[in-house]
Amino acid sequence: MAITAEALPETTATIADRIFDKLRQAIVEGEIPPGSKISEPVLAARFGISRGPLREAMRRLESSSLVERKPNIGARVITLTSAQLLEIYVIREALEGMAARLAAEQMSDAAIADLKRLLTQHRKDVAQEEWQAYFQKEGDLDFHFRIVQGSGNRRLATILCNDLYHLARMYRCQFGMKSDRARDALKEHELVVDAIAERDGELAEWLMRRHIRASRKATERRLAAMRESL
Amino acid sequence: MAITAEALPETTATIADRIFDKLRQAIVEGEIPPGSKISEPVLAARFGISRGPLREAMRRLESSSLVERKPNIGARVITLTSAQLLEIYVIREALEGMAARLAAEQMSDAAIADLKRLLTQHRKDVAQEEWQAYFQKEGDLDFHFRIVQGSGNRRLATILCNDLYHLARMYRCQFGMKSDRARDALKEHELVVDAIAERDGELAEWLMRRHIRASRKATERRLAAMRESL
DNA sequence: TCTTCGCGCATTGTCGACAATATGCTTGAC
DNA sequence: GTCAAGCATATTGTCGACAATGCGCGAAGA
Repeated sequence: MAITAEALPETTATIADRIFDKLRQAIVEGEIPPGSKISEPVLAARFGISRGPLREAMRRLESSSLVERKPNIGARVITLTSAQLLEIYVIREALEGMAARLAAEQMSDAAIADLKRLLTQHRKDVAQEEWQAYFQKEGDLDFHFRIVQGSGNRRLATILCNDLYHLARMYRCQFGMKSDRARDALKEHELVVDAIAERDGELAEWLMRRHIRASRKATERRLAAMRESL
Repeated sequence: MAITAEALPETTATIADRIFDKLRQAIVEGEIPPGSKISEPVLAARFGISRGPLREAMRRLESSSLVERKPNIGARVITLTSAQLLEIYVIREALEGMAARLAAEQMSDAAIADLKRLLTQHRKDVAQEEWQAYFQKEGDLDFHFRIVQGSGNRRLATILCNDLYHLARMYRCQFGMKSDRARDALKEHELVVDAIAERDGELAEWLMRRHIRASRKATERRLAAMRESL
């Protein structure tokens, strides 16, 4: 499933838009490694296009903060520092907390039932010890994605899905996400959904914020361990 | 004062970047009215540049959601609907609430003292019945700007300052902001700063969220009144 | 008179080439 | 041997021109 706010058609009209999607995917999945310099001529040749559309795509990648550009020097793929990663968690805590509150107030009963079905599937995956696939297949992001969509706030969804989720996914691809938090995370997801089903917005926000805070702290510990073993 | 995350030098290196700033300002201040179609040839001629840099600037404006683009058709300046405006308030409530919490935890004593001085100036302005200049001169946004900077979260600052504040300012320029909420807003600002000075992050977040929620409700009332008188 | 088809025009999308700036390598001097 | 200056090269920034798509006007038919 493509994680974007507006479901974009498979083949967008302009080359620049297609290249933007391809480049974003390549960067997020690590095919173009972080910190590597992006040469316009070689990329244009590699995709068989001219530099014009490529530059337009680069400007959009710059706005998404996936590449850093310095005038007259060039563009490099960003390297997520530990501090920046934690910054993203803080922002997600604020935004997704609000999203959970709104979802509790505005989500349709059908959508909530659908969300419960998703969690049931996740529960089965975890029970069958297949939870390595849980995080790998973006099951976690899928849950958060639905909550954000359920908030009904399109701009909120755009900020999270067009920028922050891609950055989070980039981090996951960078360090092979072998979290042992799947069981805890699933439990926390269930609590959030219960609160949404109860239409308790305040509780839903509180639970979602605690959930993301817990994820952040787990990541913090993992980063500290990595620094330790270095 | 330019409201941007990174203080950009007066004359940026590339034409595309300069045009981006100029166009953003023109759009935000209403010089290019909302909904108007943007013709690449005429704009390029007006600025005396080629279409290449202009298109790159347009791509960035598109990412900032100041213009809407349809492939093979063209770009139009966005028209902020009432619903979209309220969506922005909700996002600001979440993000700036978090920013206030972080500011209470991380802002330096010197910065807090500076912030208090700013409020003293605002208090004098309001007392002298010059508060029409308060909102007009972006005094309100200036306060919020400093809190966000004080959070120490650069990405949070980028989201708010590069996108949301410009949209808020665009709305203010669109409908000539004649709010009678200046006194209440100032009082709420003081409470937030007090909480930050006390290093009470939780209270600072709560007060900031209540402040932005009050602003949103005032805007809601104003929008309803406008619809009524139509 | 209203609708519809088709043509022409304007605008957008794309491309290749030129100019300007930064990088690195070589060469010379100390 | 090391540092600095200058040049060569490659890359970025910008431009003008061509191709493709969408829009509007006019003409023809019902």
